[in-house]
Parts: sequence; C-alpha cells; structure tokens
Amino acid sequence: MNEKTTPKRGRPKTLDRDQVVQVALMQYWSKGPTVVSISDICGLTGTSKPGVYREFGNDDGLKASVLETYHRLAIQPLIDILEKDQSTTVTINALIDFMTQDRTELNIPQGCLFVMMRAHAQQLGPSTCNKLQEARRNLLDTYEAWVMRSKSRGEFADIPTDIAALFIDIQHGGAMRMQREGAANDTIASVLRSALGVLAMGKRAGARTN
Amino acid sequence: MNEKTTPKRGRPKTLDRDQVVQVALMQYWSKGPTVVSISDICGLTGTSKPGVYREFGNDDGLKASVLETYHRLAIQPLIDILEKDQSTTVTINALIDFMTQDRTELNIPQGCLFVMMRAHAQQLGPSTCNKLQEARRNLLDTYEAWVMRSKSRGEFADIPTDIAALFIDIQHGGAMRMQREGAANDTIASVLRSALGVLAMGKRAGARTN
DNA sequence: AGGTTTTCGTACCTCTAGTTACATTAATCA
DNA sequence: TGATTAATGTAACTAGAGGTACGAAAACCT
Repeated sequence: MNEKTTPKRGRPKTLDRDQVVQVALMQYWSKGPTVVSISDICGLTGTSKPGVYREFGNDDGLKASVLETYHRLAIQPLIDILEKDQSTTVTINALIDFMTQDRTELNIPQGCLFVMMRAHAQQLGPSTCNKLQEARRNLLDTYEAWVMRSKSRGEFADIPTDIAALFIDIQHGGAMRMQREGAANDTIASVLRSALGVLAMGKRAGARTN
Repeated sequence: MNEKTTPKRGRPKTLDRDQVVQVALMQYWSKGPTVVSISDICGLTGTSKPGVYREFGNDDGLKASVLETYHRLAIQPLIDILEKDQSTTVTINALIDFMTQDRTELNIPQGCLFVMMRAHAQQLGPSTCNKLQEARRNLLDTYEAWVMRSKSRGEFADIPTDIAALFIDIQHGGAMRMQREGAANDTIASVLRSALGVLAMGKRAGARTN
C-alpha cells in the first residue's frame, strides 16, 4: 500500500525534493552542517523557503533527510566492504583504499559528513541526532560482526570485540578528519596501515591490566 | 620592560579579565565553543558587553585568549608527560591514565576543548585558528620528539616518526571524543591500550606496501 | 465557467548573535 | 575646585537565522 499515488488534483508540484536533498548534502558535506543555512540552500536550488519547510518540516527534518541519503551514499559502501566475506587483511586493505580515495578527482568533498555531524551534535535537532545514533549503532554493529567473523577464522588479534569496534571507529574518524584538514591521502593511508594493521592476526604482548 | 605599570589616573578597572577567561573557558569546554555567546558570558560574569569587547576586541579575541589559557591548563600537562624522560611503556601508561582520569570528581568537563575547537574551526575567527594551528604543531612536535627519543632507546615500533605522531594525535582525539560522548573511562582506557600498545617495541608484520 | 484542491512564493515576523555610540562615573593632578 | 584621564554600562544597531501568514497560481472536476 501507500504506493506513490499520483493524484492529478491541485497545482502540480514543482519542488524537486531529491535536488534539494542533494544540494543540501553537498553543501553540508563541503562546508559543514552548521554553517549552511536554509536560505543558502533555497538560493542554490531556486526553491522558496516555505517550499522547503513544507517538504521537510524544519531545519532538523532537512538535516535528518540529508543524513539518511548520506548513509546510503557514503556509509553503506563501507559497510559493504565489511560484509563481503574476505580475509581480514584483504578487508583492511579495502577499507584503507576506500577511505583514502582521491576525492578531488571524483568531485566528492573531503572528510565525512557523518563524522562532522557527530562533532556538531550539540547544534543539531532531535531527529538528526536520532538518525546519528542509529547510524553509529549500525556502524559499530557492523564492525563487531566483522570482528567476530574474523576471530572465528583465527585471523584477528586478541582484543575484545567491542573494544576493537570502537578502535576502528576512532581510526575511521581520525582518517576522515585528517583528510578534511588537507592531509595527503598517502599519509592518511600510512597511519591507517599502522593502526589497522594491529588487528590482523598476531598475539601482541599483553597490555597492562591496570 | 612593560612591567604591569599601575597608573593611578582614571577610573579604576573593575573588569576581572581572568575571571572572564575562566568562565568562558569552562563554558566553551562544557557546552562547546560555538554554542556559548558573548552575552551568556556577560550574564555569568556580571560584566557588560562593551567591557568584554574593550578587553578582547571581539569574539575571536576572547576565544583565542581562552585557548591560550586552555593550553597552559590542560595541554601542557600532557606535554610534560611526554617530556619527562621515562621508558616508553611507562610514558604510554601515564598518557592513558591522564586521558582517562575521572573528570566528574575533579569538576572538569568531559572531552578536550582543543579537540572540539579543531572540529569547529570553520566557525572560528582567524586569531583562534592561528592559535589552534600553533597548538597543534606544538603537540605534534612534542609527539615526534618523544618518538625519536623512544626510538633511540630501541623501545619504539618500526613506524615513521611523523606517522607515529599523527597516529598518537588521532588516538588522543578519539579518546577525548569518546569521553565527551559519555563512554566509560575504563572502555576508553582499553581502546587506548590496544592502540598505543602497538607503539612500544615489537617488530610487527610489515604492512602491505601497496 | 465556477468551485475544489493542492502547491506556490512574496513578504513578513521573531529572536539572537555580534558589535558599537555615547553619556556617565571615578579616580588623579594642578 | 575643576580639568584630565580612563574606565564604566545602558541602549541601541545590523545582519542573518529559523519560521510562517496568506493570497495567488495551476491543475482537476462537474
């Protein structure tokens, strides 16, 4: 049910929801989610403010929609890498390659909108924050599932699963932030190799129990 | 020269610069540097807005002053740990202990103002950004110096110095962000042990050259 | 054609941020 | 006492943000 019914009554809609989301997405991603105003987006899309408010309710609604789209667009590929059943080291390398792609030649902004939004959560509305939490849980769960599969193959270091997931999350965030601040992708890749390299296999000297 | 001359001429100053900086510091630290307004700080310190502007020039000036104070207060101790000549593992443990102190019982906000400011750099003025860069270079240099000393003692893993410094920076930022988001200090410490543990000694299996 | 329905966009509102003009106050000096 | 100096704080201003009231427009149905 709830098929996109096409009621022919009334003035036809001209507002292009997807376009607004796309433009907002690129703006938030390239300039920061708290720096771009609704008016900016209206100007860039040629829509009116009431149009945007009719479609998304409010600022929070727009940002939440954008985040949803961003998840499909930029986070899912990362998840896909983790869910493909490959050896641990191959997956790690794929992750690194994915994170350190050359963004300029793909016309994609540097950094990660999800990571940026997390850092600006204080200035975001409740729906956006919910979606943020959701996305985070989703990612952490994916990390954990991957770690557990890796462990079952005996290919993973002796680190508690939840800790490992948080560790990966930190490296991802760090890489995205470095990229955003202009670091060379080679440099970022080196750091990631040093960091994620630990996860594969080897027993490490036990860390202090403290 | 330029001793704090105490000219008795004119109306005596009542504005307490240090108090304003302290209050602003705590506000920025606990609520985020871009969420607290000048008016808020005026309200909390009982000073007038023109008073603040006379003293700091503008928002940017106040934030820059706060960051300077924050550096002395919260970053220097971390630097001190690194500059104390101790074995690599002892230093690492000291770093972890320092980062995962219980903040609530010390009446110190969670997280790190410096890390937060970096994430909000787009919304900060030029002086603040300069001080931010400066502080970052200072930290990275300290990391590098420590790494080199560790290496010369043969106590450090086979990782390029600059990469190691960036790696440490990421772990620090990650830990501070986790703390801010409410993670338990024990959890954070576990992640840090897994992460920083790599730095000490052992030859690791060479990461892919790619 | 005239009513109905749905969307449109101009022009506004409110609120808060950063910032400043200016008259006032409180001290010293002559 | 009155001039000088240096600080004070009230009360504004400007700009831009999020958000909305409301009449016009564009389709349909009868």
